[in-house]
Amino acid sequence: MVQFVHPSTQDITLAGLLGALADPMRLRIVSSMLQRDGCMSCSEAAPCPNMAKSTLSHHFRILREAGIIHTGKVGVENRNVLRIEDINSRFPGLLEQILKFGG
Amino acid sequence: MVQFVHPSTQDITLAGLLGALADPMRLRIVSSMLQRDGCMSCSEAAPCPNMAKSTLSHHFRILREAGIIHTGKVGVENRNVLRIEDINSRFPGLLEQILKFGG
DNA sequence: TTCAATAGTTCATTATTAATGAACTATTGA
DNA sequence: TCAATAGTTCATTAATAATGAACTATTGAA
Repeated sequence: MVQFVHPSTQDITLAGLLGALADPMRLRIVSSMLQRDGCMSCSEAAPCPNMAKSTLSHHFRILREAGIIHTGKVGVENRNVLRIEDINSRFPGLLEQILKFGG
Repeated sequence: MVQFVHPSTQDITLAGLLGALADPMRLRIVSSMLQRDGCMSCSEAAPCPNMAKSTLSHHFRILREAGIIHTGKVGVENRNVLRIEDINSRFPGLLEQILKFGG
């Protein structure tokens, strides 16, 4: 059984958040999620064509462990949800401000 | 003769900026610079006690190559200046917003 | 109920990036 | 000219990233 690790809201750090977003592909993933309903399965990760699924999985893990997304298994696929409220409770407005410029 | 590499303003990337700031020590350095007059020599890097000077030099290089600081030699020491206007012309308000939460 | 398809993780390997002691370069002042 | 100061560069070791291959879990059909 796969168990996903998610930091609690107060364990989301600024350096961790910035580090997770310090990659063009991850910026695009998060930006796409925000433009959608805040959700995305790995296979829907349209910003990342031609990317090995192990690499994609790795990127989602980085985002997950930084506290940016929450991953839950729904049927055969993973449901990744942007933790927008948690992030905003730690760093109000920061994520939107960053994504205004990239993704 | 030591030559420092600085990206031009339009070559400052969002991912590069975030990556350079994705480290507690570098966040503190940049934050200290902003709270001062925007300048700092390596030896004045008070946020970083007990850090090997080669490591400190490395951190300043990361900041320099991301376009966050400009380094120039003045006498025996290096003068590091925050490129606040360049950064704000690329990403208005972003740096201040980030530093509001850390450093 | 078993078998193939789908979705994604984990592992192993290779490549890149980070941290630091040691050696080096450049400037200043005695 | 020599020592002190400031910082870089080099070499080594440690940590992190990218990806193919193998594995696990769920679904749907034969």
